[in-house]
Amino acid sequence: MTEHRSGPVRSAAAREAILSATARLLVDEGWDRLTIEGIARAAGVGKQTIYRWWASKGALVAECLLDGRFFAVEPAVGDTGELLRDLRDWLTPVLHFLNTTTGRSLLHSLVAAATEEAGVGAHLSDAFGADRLLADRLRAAVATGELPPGTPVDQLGHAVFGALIFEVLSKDEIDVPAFLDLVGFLLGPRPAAGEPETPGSPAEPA
Amino acid sequence: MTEHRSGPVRSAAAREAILSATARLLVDEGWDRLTIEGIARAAGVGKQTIYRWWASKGALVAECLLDGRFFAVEPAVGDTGELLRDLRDWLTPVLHFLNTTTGRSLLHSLVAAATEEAGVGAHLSDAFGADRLLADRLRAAVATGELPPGTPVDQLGHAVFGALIFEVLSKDEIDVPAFLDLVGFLLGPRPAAGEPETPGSPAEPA
Amino acid sequence: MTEHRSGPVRSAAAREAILSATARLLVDEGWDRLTIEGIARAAGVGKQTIYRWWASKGALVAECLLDGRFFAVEPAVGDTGELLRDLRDWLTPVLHFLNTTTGRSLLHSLVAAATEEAGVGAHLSDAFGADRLLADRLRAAVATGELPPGTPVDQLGHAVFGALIFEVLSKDEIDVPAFLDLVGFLLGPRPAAGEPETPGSPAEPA
Amino acid sequence: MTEHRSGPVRSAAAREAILSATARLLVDEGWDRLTIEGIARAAGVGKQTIYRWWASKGALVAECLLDGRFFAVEPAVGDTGELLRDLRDWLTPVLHFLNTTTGRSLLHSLVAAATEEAGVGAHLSDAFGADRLLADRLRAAVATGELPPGTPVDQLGHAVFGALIFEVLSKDEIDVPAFLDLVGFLLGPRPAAGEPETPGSPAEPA
DNA sequence: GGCTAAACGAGACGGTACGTCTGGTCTTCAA
DNA sequence: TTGAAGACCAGACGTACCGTCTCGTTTAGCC
Repeated sequence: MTEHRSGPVRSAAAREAILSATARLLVDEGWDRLTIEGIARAAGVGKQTIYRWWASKGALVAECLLDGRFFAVEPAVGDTGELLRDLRDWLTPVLHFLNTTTGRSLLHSLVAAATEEAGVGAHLSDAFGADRLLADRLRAAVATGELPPGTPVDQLGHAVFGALIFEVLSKDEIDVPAFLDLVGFLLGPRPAAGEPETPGSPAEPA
Repeated sequence: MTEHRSGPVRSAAAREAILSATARLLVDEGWDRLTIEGIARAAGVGKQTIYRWWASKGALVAECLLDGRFFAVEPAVGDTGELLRDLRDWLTPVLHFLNTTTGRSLLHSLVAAATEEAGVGAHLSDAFGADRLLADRLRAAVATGELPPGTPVDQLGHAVFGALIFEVLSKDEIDVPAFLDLVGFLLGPRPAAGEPETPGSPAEPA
Repeated sequence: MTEHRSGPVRSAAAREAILSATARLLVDEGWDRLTIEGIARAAGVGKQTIYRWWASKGALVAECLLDGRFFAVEPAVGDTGELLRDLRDWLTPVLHFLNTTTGRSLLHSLVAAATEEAGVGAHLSDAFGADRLLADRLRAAVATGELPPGTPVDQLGHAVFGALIFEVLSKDEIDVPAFLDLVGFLLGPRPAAGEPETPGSPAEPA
Repeated sequence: MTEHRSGPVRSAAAREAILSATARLLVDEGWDRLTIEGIARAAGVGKQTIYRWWASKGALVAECLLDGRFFAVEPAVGDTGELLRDLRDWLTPVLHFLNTTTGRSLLHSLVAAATEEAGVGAHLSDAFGADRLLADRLRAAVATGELPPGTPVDQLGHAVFGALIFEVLSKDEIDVPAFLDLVGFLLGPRPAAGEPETPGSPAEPA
């Protein structure tokens, strides 16, 4: 049974103006210069209207993220049958975007938001495409045998995205070829570690 | 040629009080509640004394990081000859620490600091031990043939740390066994892709 | 009595609830803490219902004043034939009431309301009783010759009330005997100012 | 021995700017539209600088009052030997000022301030001149015998001022001649009450 | 030992933003 | 059609910090 109440209903126009102002200001100004007052001003809205519906600026950013207001990601990772080639093709433009001022500062802002608001972190990799797109391609690779069965597909996506975040946070610029090499190493084929003759599998002693 | 001038010299007591107050307050209050005024108050110091020597609260945190005021890391990753066992032994207590309230919020705070201050990001993985300790052990593994020659050792360390950061930011709690499995997959032996039919696949797990 | 016709009607209950909440809140909280929202809440009424019928909180207070919702004044000033004695008997309890917290703050509130709303000022002295009761007794005194003919009776009432207001606004407490003495001086008999022999009246030279 | 403290000293420029903005805004906008933010804006000052030194907007107005920032009162009531004539000469321009928009709203504002801040009420009549100037003239009248000995001089000044306040609060406009008549009645000679039959009643007007 | 100058503690200053509260208007729904 | 409920824009409240700028004191070389 739905709760019935008299009175006006939430304004869709205000919601839209607030979220779109939030997304624009986060990109333009960055997380630490993003303020509720600034959003209200830019959206032509009273502050109370924001506080009525969102608990913090982090919650606003999380909702923008879910709405896909930051990235226009490639709809899917291609599938030529060669996993690494497909990943490189998909990752390369992403890495170059993250080497632009806008891209860098957007990622910085989103990570900063994630440190304050659990909801942002929870959806970060998905908004980025890692959860859906990348994991789907990895699953396909498992199906064709390019990756071994039992591969922790979702975790792998997170690891690649985590490495990416760390690269952006810790360096001035992503070294694109080096990053692609890393992905190649992480996901590519690899011999059983130099001691193929050793009877016991070295990775699982007991 | 040193510049000679009269007058008092930088107070070591003030520097120590400031850095130790910074480290304590970051752990206790978190990055966003860490304020210059609060540090000055806690350190019994004038604000100007802070601004004279550090450019921002990020710079303060970066210096604390370099001084190793946050972590007491294991001096080295053990070397039993089995890479994955050594990594697990080293990582397990770290992961459990990051599942405590203190550990979680400390990592959140440091990541937040890194989004604002390049210096923090630059030294984050090193302070954590990933650069020195982990990479050293990986290098040893390359030398003994546990890892193939040409393994991007430093990048691998960053990838593991990046995955860790992402795990903390995006989930309520690190799933320790799953994370150890991921590391096993990332660094462990793996059959050459694209030849799933190869009869004598050396490390086919199932 | 049940309402037995379709369609709502101007609610007398709402009017009563609003005015009684206004009076109670003005006494309890004071003028500056009296808010339309608070009245609506206390009366169980929508804000618009108040704005529909009254222009401001001042108008509400003015109507409460006219309804006599603040004072329960002595019905009349006694008439023993001695004006000053009667005035003292009537004024004394009033002055003591104005020395209580409630009385003080009520007068403060009403004066504050009067500064914002002409209607409050216009009826303040009347609601207090000065216009009707006091002036009636003064008129009687003129009739008996206790006061000279031509005495500005209404103005005198206002002057006494004005002195009272000023006393409350400017001091922590009314000095009751001193105030009664003042009234005695203002209304009592007085010789023609030290020069009884002077033929021309000193007060009106031309 | 004065209290010594290091650090900067209170800014006289800020104090002056704040008080002068307060006085101007109170006159221009009125008490209820006077805001701390508006004062800070007009004075080119941070809000905290106001809150540091004054507890409320009432305290600001009280200090303006003490500084004589509202009235430019006649330095003294004239003394021609005829009390009522002197009072009329002094009061007439004051009454006309209080019949202007500015004068009316200034008095309204000051009375409103007095209802919230004891300090304003305490100095209101003095700033107006009633305490010093009027009382001085009344004292002189007692000395020359124009007023009887024992006349409550200070209280009389307050009564006149109170009547004035009440007149402004309760009417649209002061009736200047009627008010002067009232003052004439309050302070002028008057026959002894209770002896209306006395034949040689010295100052029987009609 | 006096002089000079920097570093220190303290904190006032002009500001920005916070999160809360109220004002007055406008919208929806129930009776 | 009235009235309750309450969302809306607007903006003031008092607080917390920002980064800069005095102050008066303390201390370290140099004459």
